[in-house]
This record gives sequence, C-alpha cells and structure tokens, in this order.
Amino acid sequence: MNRSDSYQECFGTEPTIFSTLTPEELVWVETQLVKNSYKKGDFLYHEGNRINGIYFIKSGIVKAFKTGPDGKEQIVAFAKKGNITGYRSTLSNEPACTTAQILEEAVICYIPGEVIFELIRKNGNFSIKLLQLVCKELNQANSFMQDIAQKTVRQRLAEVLLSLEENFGVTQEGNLNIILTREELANIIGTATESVIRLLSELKRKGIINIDKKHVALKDKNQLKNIALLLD
Amino acid sequence: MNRSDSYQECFGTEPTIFSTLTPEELVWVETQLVKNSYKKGDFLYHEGNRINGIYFIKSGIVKAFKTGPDGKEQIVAFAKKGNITGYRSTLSNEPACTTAQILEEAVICYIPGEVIFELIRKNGNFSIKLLQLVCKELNQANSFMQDIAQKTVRQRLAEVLLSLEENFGVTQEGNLNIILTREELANIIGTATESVIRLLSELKRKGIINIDKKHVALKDKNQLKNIALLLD
DNA sequence: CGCAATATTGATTCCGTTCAAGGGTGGTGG
DNA sequence: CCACCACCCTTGAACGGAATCAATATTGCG
Repeated sequence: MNRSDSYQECFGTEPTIFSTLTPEELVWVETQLVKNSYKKGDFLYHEGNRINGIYFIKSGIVKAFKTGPDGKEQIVAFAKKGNITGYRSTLSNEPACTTAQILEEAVICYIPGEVIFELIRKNGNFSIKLLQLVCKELNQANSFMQDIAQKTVRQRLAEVLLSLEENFGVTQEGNLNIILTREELANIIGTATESVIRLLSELKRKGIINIDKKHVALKDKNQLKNIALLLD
Repeated sequence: MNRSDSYQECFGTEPTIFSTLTPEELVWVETQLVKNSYKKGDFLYHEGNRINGIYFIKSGIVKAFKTGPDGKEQIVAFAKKGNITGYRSTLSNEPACTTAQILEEAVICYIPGEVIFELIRKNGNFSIKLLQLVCKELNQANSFMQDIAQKTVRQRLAEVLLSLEENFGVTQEGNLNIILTREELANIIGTATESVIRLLSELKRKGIINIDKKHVALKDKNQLKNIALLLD
C-alpha cells in the first residue's frame, strides 16, 4: 500500500485526539499515514521491539498485553475504534512494553513518529489531549492495581464484565460486543482460566449473566455491581 | 507565604522536566510558584478533591495511594526530590485519584495549573518531557499489574525491596534511604502486614537482608533478584 | 512515664491454583 | 461435505499460599 492510496478520511467525524487538529494539519496528517487491514490473531507490534509511530484504530479491536517469564499473558489494555496505541514507545524512544494483537478484524492507520512530534510542537491543544489520554490510562492502571491487590477474583470478574459492556456495548441480542476466550478473561483479571470458568458458571446458574459459547450477556447489572463491591 | 518570598531557585541544577524551559520561562515560573514546608504525615491533597496545580518536590518524600472501601491503602507511587505529583488531576480537570501524604519532611513548590498549560502550549519540548514522564509511570503501573497478578507475595517483596534501593539509594550504613512501616510495605505489595513481617523475618534469617527496627539493608542483592524471578 | 501505634508470632481457615482427564467446537483440507 | 485436529471449555480432587483472627511484645512519641 502506497501513501497516495491512503490519502483519505481516516479519522472520521467522532471526537478523537485528532479532533484538536486544524484543517490544514488534518490534511497533512492524512497524507502521512499508512492504512492497513489486519485479521484476528495478527500482531501489530511485539513487546521489546522498537516502534516509531502510533497506530490509530479505524475499526476493530486490539488487545495489549505483557508476557510473563512463564509465558502467561497479562492484558493491560484494549484499543477500539477511535483509540490509538503504540504511543508510549514512540514518545519515549523505548522498546514497546506490550504486545499488541488483533482481537477483531481491524483497519488501522500508522502515523509516523515524526508527525506526532511535529503536532506536539505545533499544537498545544493536541499535546494536552494526548496528555489527558495518557493520564486516563494511568488512572485506569492504578485502579486496577488496587483491584487486583485488594479484591477477590469474584469481585474482579464482575467488575471486568461491567467495564467490558461499558466499553464495547452490546449487540442486538444483548451480548457483549467483544469476544474473549476464557483464558483472555483470566488474563485480564489476573487469575487461572479454570477459576473464570467456575465463576462464570456460577453467575449463569444464578441468572446474573447468560452464556452461549463465547457470547456473554449481562442480565442483572445491579447484582453484578453488588458483587464487584462485595455487597452480596 | 507570599509570592515574592518564593521567587528563588526552586528547581536546582539536576535534570527535571523543567530543564526543558528557556531561561525566560524559568524565571517566569519561579515567580509563579508557591513554596511550602511539610512534615511527616501532612497531606498534600486528598483523593476525590479537585486540585488545580502541580507539586514539585524540592526535598523529602511523598507517597501517593488509593483508599479502598474498607479503608485499606494501595500505594501506587512515590515522589522524591525532583519529581512532580498532582499533574493528573490538573491536566485532566478531574478530581485527584490518589491521596498524597508526606513520608519524609518535605519542601514542595506548588505551580498553578495555568502556568503548566501555558508551558505546554508554548514549549513543545516541555510537552514531550511531560508525556514521557507520564508514559514512564504508565509502564511502571502496567508492570506492577502484571507482578501482582502473576507473582507470589515473596517475589513481589524481593522486587519492591530492590526497586526501593534503586529509587532511593542507601545511607552510609547501607540502609534503604526510605523509612516505611511494615503496613506500608504491605500496601505497596498488595498483601497483609503479617505476611510482610513473616517474609522479612525469613529473609533476615537467611542473611539476605538486615533489619533494625524500620531500617532495612539489602545484603545479598543477587539472591533477592533470584527470588524476584523465582529462581531460588 | 504511659499510651497509642507498630511489630511479632501462632493457629486456623479458605480462596484460588494446580493437576488431571475428558468433552465440545469450529475451521480446514481432502 | 464431513472427518479430523487443534484449540477451547468444563469439572473434579487435592494442595498450598496467604488471609484472618487472636494474643502479646515492642517502640517511640507527647
């Protein structure tokens, strides 16, 4: 794919950090980016590799995870339509600290690091939006540290299910709009796959959620909130 | 304390994010900041409160923690000489997501939010340094998420002890240059106070560390590294 | 000096992991 | 089209790490 092919509306109309760009900047950035399609399982980048640009998710879902010495993944973030990923390595000139892998067929625009740095230098509002974005992720990471440290697996599962619905919404049938294996769920929560399976079964048995294969629907969100807060 | 009192070299000569400022900016910022002294136990700000400026640590040590529903603290960061804290709330216009409390007598400069925003708009290098700083904290948070999720309390304790020495150095006697209660150590690691006590005793018995009251000295760092990596 | 905070040690319980074995599912290619 | 295989899911049993509870001991500050 060459750059002339990729000159087109990539950012859409919904608010993203690129909403802060001037029309001229926007046109310029669009000429500088490279669009690509990815299928489930593809890797965007690997932990430890240098990357020198950020990835804007036009559609699809990406998971970012760290791999432990024993090979166990810890999922630390998701990126969906309108999000960016890969900025940490780019901004800090350091190897990527996570691996990014496609969860759901995606179209992603790569924006070279020099373009990002130029925008930061030229456009204070862009810098601020970017800072706010990173701060938000930091907040989420801190909250999650606390959760893993202080809450039970049961509470964390309830919380993660609620946050997945909030983040990805539901299909017409009411199922979470993201498909995860039990193992991936465990790798978010920080537990064993078997524990997730047991707890999901329990929640289903109690009528709090519905499970059909990998499709999960939250039926009683109040109950889930109670569980997340240990009020049950 | 009025502002004319506080016009003076606050940032020192060692590299901080303010090293990116031009001489003029530096002079300006120095006129805008307010310096204050704090003693152990004082609070800089509380979780949930709005703060509208950042705190530059001239000397001393500050801990930032989140408080759980049951009152249990989770320490998420330390700030020492040359560091800043409080920037998340300021940048994002949101309530503080942590409480900051003085661990060791401190002198701290408050820099109003408008000043920071102005610097971001005017000085791209400052923006980049700030972004890099937040990214670094995000990396640390993610690593720690993985540690809590995948490692044993024993491994995490070893790791935290090593990182405390790396971060704060040692006294002439070889003790860690930061004083923490057993409970605070537990609140970093995400475990119970009793577990920390038992593990510290064990490490002492094995000659890997020394303990005298609250003073801890790392005697065999290689051994500690092995424990942190589960190679023992 | 005395009290409140911190530290220690032991006993017990339990949540969650690990190990093991078997069943289900979906995608691919013959 | 369907048979096969890799991957995923499920359930049970046993173990173990760490939490909790309880009862002192120690420390250090006012």
